[in-house]
Amino acid sequence: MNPDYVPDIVISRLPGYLQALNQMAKEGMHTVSSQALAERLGSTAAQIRKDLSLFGGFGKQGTGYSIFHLIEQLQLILNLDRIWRVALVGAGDLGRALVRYQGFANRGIEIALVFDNHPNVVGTQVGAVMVRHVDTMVADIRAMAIKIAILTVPGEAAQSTADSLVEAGIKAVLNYAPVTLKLPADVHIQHIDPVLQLQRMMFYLGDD
Amino acid sequence: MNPDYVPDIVISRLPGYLQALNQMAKEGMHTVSSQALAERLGSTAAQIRKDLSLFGGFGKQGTGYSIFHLIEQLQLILNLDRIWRVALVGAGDLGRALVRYQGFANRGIEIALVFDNHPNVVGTQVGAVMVRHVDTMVADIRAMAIKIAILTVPGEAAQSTADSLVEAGIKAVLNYAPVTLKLPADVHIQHIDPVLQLQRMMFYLGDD
DNA sequence: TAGATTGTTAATCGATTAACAATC
DNA sequence: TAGATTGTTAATCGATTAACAATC
Repeated sequence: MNPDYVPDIVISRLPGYLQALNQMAKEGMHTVSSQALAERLGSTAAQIRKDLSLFGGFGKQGTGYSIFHLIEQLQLILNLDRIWRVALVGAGDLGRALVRYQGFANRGIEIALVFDNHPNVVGTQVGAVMVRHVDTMVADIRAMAIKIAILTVPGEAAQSTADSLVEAGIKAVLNYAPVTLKLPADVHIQHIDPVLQLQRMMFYLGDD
Repeated sequence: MNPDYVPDIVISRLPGYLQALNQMAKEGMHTVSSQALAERLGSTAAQIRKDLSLFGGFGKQGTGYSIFHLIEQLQLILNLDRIWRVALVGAGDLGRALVRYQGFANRGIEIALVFDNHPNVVGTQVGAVMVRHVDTMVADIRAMAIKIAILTVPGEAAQSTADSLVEAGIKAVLNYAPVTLKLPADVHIQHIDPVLQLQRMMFYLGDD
């Protein structure tokens, strides 16, 4: 189904396309042109057509794209035709907020395991999940064959925790700790740091 | 101090440079070469030198960069030589976790105002801040001349809340809601959506 | 059929990388 | 001085945009 190679920058845009299409479906729309989708996304028609054409011809000249069909195709491309179980490490304020976040289950993500090392937290319930001790983390993740982890531990603990996650077979890490992780090349990393994103905007807020 | 034009992609890298340099300073280092900094960041020496050279010659041939001096310069470039007050809207789990997040105060960000519309939440204390009702949001933000907002409201409320924020004089929005905001061109937007970042990685986790 | 819109090719634009003279 | 490393120019690479024949 997928071509040999697709630039990562294209992949990075597909989830946004999918989100917009789902919204449009909810609004009762049935077809959409590249132009209309581009307007919704703040993108361009040419870019959307080019991105999608890498995976095949999903549209119809004169009409545009069937929203339902395109959603289906994008879900297949991104491997979203299943529920992905995720392990979360670090049940502090942020970690617990993420476990309770409604937007995951909606979109095929299940936080199946939660870990912490603090005795006051281990054994407590967060949402529907019981917090386990990190001592059993590698074994627990291996046992469930989980491939994706969310890392919400303090910066000092992030690298060593990430190393353990790799040992446990994790292949994708969503890192909320304010450090650059060094992991093997076959492990995917996405970094979320609100401070870095705020600082980027502060540049433009200028000297007034 | 700043050149006429700097590509946004360069600006987007500077906060990461700063973070790595701060870490190095903490480790007791005094100078660093573009090569060593690149290794820490998973970047390249050429890119770092090129990025920095847009703002001036901060290094010394044969020696590299003074970490202290470069930190100082980057802080000036990014306008981090002050405390930025931020308004946060939406005191749900995620919003409250962000208000309590230690990493903000550390790095010159003060969450000065918190808003919600739920009677159970308005009037309660989160960290050091009292939650106010959104009815007074525009006036309160105007009164304090706050320019940056963090948006942690449900998706359905995001666009209309963002419109109010613009009305209040906000010029930069960090959006945690799972929707693409449409705002005037002079308002900067950064979008944080863990689901989109996870989906991007799921593409690579492939069909096994 | 006429109008609209795709998929794709070619042209443009911008970013990254390589290379090296300058210089600490 | 010799070695190291910058700042910058030129070369390469890749991504975006424009244009249009194909076709619904």
